[in-house]
Amino acid sequence: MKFIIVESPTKAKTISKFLGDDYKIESSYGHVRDLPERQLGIDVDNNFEPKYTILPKAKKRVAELKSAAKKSSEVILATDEDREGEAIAWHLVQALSLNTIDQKQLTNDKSNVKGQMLNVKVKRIVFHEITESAIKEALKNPRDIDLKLVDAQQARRILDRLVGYKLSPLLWKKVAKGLSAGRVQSVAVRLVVERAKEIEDFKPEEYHTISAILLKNEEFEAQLTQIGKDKLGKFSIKTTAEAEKIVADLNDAKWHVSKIEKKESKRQPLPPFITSTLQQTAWSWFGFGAKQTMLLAQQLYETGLITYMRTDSFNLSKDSVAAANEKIKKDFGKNYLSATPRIYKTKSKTAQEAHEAIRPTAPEKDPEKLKEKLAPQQFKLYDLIWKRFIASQMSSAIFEATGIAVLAENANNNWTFRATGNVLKFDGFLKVYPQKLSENSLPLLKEKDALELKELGPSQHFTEPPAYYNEASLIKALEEYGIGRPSTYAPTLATIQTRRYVIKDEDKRLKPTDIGILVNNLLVKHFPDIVDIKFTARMEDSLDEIAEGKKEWQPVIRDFWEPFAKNLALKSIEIKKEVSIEKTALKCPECGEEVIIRMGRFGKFYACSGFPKCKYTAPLQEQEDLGSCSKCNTGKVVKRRTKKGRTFWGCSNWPKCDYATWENPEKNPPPGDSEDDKQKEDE
DNA sequence: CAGTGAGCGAGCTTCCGCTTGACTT
Repeated sequence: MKFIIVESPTKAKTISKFLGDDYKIESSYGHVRDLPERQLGIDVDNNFEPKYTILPKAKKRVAELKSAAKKSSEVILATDEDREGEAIAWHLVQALSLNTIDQKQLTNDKSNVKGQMLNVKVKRIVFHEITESAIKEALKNPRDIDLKLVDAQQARRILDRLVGYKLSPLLWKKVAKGLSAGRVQSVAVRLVVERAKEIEDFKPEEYHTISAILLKNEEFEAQLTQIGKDKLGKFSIKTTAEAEKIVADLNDAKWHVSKIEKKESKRQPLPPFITSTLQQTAWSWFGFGAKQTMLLAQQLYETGLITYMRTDSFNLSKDSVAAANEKIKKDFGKNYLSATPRIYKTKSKTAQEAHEAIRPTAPEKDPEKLKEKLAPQQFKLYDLIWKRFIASQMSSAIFEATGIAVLAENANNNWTFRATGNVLKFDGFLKVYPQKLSENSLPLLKEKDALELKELGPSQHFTEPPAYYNEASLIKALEEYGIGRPSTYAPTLATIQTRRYVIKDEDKRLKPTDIGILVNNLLVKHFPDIVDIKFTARMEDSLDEIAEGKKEWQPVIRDFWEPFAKNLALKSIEIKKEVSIEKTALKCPECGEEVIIRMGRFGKFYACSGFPKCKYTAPLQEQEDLGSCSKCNTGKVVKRRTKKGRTFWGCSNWPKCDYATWENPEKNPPPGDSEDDKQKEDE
């Protein structure tokens, strides 16, 4: 019996179907060992020796895997083909006390091996598509664990631990307890804070445009682009007076078509989904939050309908492309199939490409046929994934773009106006995957045609500030900077909100809180390198050098640690405790002393200046009254939050009255996409 | 199912990245 270990139980199930009874396949459920949760776990004075422990959650699993390994002739580690997967394989060797072929692999870890070593053969295999042929091929080509890649992962892990577990306690000391900082979350907060500042500082700029409605058989609109020989830029017309003068100058002009240009333009389909683009599109199509999208995708994955949902790769298996081709030919005809298979490449340098893109496992399964079997939201997501994948292999859409130049002339000057038309000639992939397109047709015209002016109007515009981030656009930004991974986008968004650095407003825009701004300013001022947007990119370069064997991991960590530790010591003295205190005109209702505003873990709040004698506190914002408390009748129901950040509703008389509920007392809560929605499956 | 601050100094918080379950309070 040969024993294969993969990371995901669904993957294990799928693979079992391809292999005979000679193989037993189990999953590790991700990482099985890690640094301890309640201590640093890194001996910085002893060459950064890490102290790994079996994850509490994984104890039972490790015992089961170990006993299965004992009964096997061979253990085959088939974790994902990326940095984390390689590390999981290596940790499994340690945790299961496997005696590897290459004994050196064990000497690398000193924390290891109390018990007896298992004398079974250990192999490492990799595959990045889950098809019978790919797995059988992988089994024919086993290799050893790549210790250089494992070291790159260790460096990543240790650096993140040092940053997180050193900066967070500094914040507890200097700002408020319970706060946190980290390589990923702190940059996410920084982006939100800086965007808000940009919006606040934004100065709108005035500009004007002049458009003409012209007639020849049909009406169409053209925009002024040139006066005499001077081409206009966006800000060429700055004031209403200037715009009005131009309109007046055009008074007795004669209008005609001076030039017509026709061009065929093609539009290519978008690539199939990866985690980030799925999260973004599910947000813009359906308003699903990142967390909700991932939960639904997980359900589809477990049902076997889609491939793995945490991926940064656009790769598609040959089988799936062939199946898509069949489906396209059958449903839409040959014309709709791309002449050559479309191959999409990853732009991102940090992509690890362990999996395929997110696609339906069986493209022949029409979403419509599954509609009854799926919950409504599952259906929506499957339908979206299916359409995006099928479209990715279809032919381009073809447009005919027409550019018309119109000349207005009088005795004094001439003016050029332009109109563009865009007409769909062949829909191609748009038949399946609709996209917002500006389609507008123009009347049939010839050069030199005289035109009748119906209307000539100046319009005033102002430049707009950039938009606040929402979950989807923040994930997009993080991905572009290479910060975070597919498995962490949604949790990171949750963390910065649980910490109350960032809140979602009623339009789901992300805005920084007082605490978020304060912590960000502190980090930017005192630890600029670490919250630098390029920090992760530089780290990745070093990790690559470790993975390529050009550097050892310890010196890389040392180069980071030494200046960081020095700065940390300096700043723990230099930074004064941040307790912003503001005066108010209010008097304390309990003792009559003055009420002041203090800064706490949850932001600003009212407190009695007589503290500690008087312990009166009150929230800064008036709490929304959501009806009377049904238990004590005197209190009001107010929205509150648990320590973990989940919303609940309690009585304002607490702690005198202990009424509390998870149910939203607001009349018609928007269905589905609340962040606290636990997504009960409606069967 | 729960809030903030000071200081006595108990006992606690915290990172990123892999994976899914337990809880229906």
